[in-house]
Amino acid sequence: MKLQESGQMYLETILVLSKKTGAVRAIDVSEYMNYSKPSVSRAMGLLKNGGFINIDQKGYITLTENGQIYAQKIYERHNVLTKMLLHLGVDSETAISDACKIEHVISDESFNALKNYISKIEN
Amino acid sequence: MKLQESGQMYLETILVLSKKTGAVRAIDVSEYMNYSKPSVSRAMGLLKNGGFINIDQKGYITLTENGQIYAQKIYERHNVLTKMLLHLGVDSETAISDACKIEHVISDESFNALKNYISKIEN
DNA sequence: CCTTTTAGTTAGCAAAGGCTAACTTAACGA
DNA sequence: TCGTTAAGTTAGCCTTTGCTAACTAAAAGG
Repeated sequence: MKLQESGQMYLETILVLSKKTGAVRAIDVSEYMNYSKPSVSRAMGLLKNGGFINIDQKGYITLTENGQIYAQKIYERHNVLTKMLLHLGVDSETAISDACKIEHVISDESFNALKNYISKIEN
Repeated sequence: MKLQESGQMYLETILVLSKKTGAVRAIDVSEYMNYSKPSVSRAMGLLKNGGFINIDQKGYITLTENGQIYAQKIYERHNVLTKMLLHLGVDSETAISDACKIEHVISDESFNALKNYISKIEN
């Protein structure tokens, strides 16, 4: 199942928040992304339906294995793209915000080429 | 006036087609982009309304000064991004298609950093 | 001159993904 | 215990941007 850009962002956010605080609820996602509760509620429904997340009876959200893989992939892109832009001299805030947009549209092939380039530089 | 990604793509296409054949009609845009005539018709209406293009009584489309500037900007991004990806070893088809997506989301700042990098390499 | 093709427009549908208003439900505190 | 707050959901609106169906109008050709 293929996610749109928005679904990818939600997954990535869930991953980031789990890393940071452990437990994640819809309201946390809502505050982090600055989206309304109903927007998040619907999105969570779709992600759950697609098998990307589980939500327990207390409302705590966890990534399924599949969701984990997907989120990690976007998160890695985010990090590599940010590094790349920083390396080119872009300021931190812009680098992060641009990485956040490019991460959703770049192909695997281009991403791997970039990652390769960055890892060479780092050695 | 700010254009969405789709508006940017239409403008860029008009620029490319003018370079190639001189005269551009809605139907040419339609065939080039593989969009239906009504989609293009509406888009042209919006671009005309926004002051980006003119359409004469014969249906020929030209960029206004403003439209020209905008289209050139996207087109330059397209070229620089494509070069960058090719430089990283990405195959031509993928480089072009990725450039086409990134060109709409990257900031001026990041783009300039990239352009800088590329121009250094070319010397 | 009449028919057919070509170009463009109008009307209206669909999906995605934001939003507000308003409701439910559970928990917390005086 | 009762009222307030916090979290989530339901319903439904709006915009963007693709689409098809069906129309109009102009040009082209036998």
